[in-house]
Amino acid sequence: MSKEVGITAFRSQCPVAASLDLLGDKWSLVIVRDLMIRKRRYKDFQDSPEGIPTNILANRLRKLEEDGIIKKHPYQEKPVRHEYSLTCKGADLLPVLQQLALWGHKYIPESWSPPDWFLNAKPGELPVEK
Amino acid sequence: MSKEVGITAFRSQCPVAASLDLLGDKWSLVIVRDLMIRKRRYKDFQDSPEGIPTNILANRLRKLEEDGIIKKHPYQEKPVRHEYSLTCKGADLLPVLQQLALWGHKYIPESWSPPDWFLNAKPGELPVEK
DNA sequence: GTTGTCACTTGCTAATTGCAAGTGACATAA
DNA sequence: TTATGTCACTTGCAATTAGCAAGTGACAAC
Repeated sequence: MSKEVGITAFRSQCPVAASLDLLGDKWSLVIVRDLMIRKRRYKDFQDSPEGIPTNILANRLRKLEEDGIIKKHPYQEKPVRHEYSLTCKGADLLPVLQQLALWGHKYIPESWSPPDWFLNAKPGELPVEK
Repeated sequence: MSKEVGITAFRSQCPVAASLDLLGDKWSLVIVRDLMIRKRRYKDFQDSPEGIPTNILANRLRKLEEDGIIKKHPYQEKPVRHEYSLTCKGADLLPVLQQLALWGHKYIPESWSPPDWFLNAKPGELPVEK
């Protein structure tokens, strides 16, 4: 059985639609958010309150890496384990998430207000794998 | 058979995750984009280059209306036909789409550059149903 | 009367999601 | 030494969702 995720065929050349071809699902941007709040390991993502199913998590990490949005690198041998980090491309999603967070906080009554450090952060200040 | 879309159970109180509970799929924000570029009718949405399937379009219009992001109002009787427009809540998604468009244009090579009027627009300037 | 348009709905299949359980490599405890 | 636990997954399978194609009802135009 194959683990391939395949190349994305974009529905159009509209930058909004094309971005959604990469990120338009319920989980990908939640993982990106976790990376922005300094989570790095598989278990950290699993422990987030949204409760991502483990097979979906593995699949999304693979896709995000294929699309160059995140990067994984080993933090130990025996057994080899990886942590994940944002690439520049991934860190540049910060303004998108900031705006989404503002909108959610404004219109979804029970949602938390985004922390100031998050709203004031800039992509360049996020930890990024060079 | 029921046409109900059901109320959304939010996965968490994180404003990012909660926003994605409403908008985290491949089509909803494409419809919102179309409304921002002044499309109003069912056929207009169908004619967009992404080629949304008609049953998905009907379903998303229903959901977006239920969630208070768009509104429909009749433009003729016999037969009654509606056009759709953004609510304030929907128009306030403009910054999200602007940032998504910028990101897409920066990182998806074949994607168009977003028009200046779109990047410079403000939610209050969009046509909104009061 | 025939054809066309518009805004959908219905039926059906294919793909995706998500739950639960299993796996392999190791660390730690009894 | 066996036993239990953790971590990062994979696998199997059922349920949900997506998407294609065709159909429908109300009309307008020819």
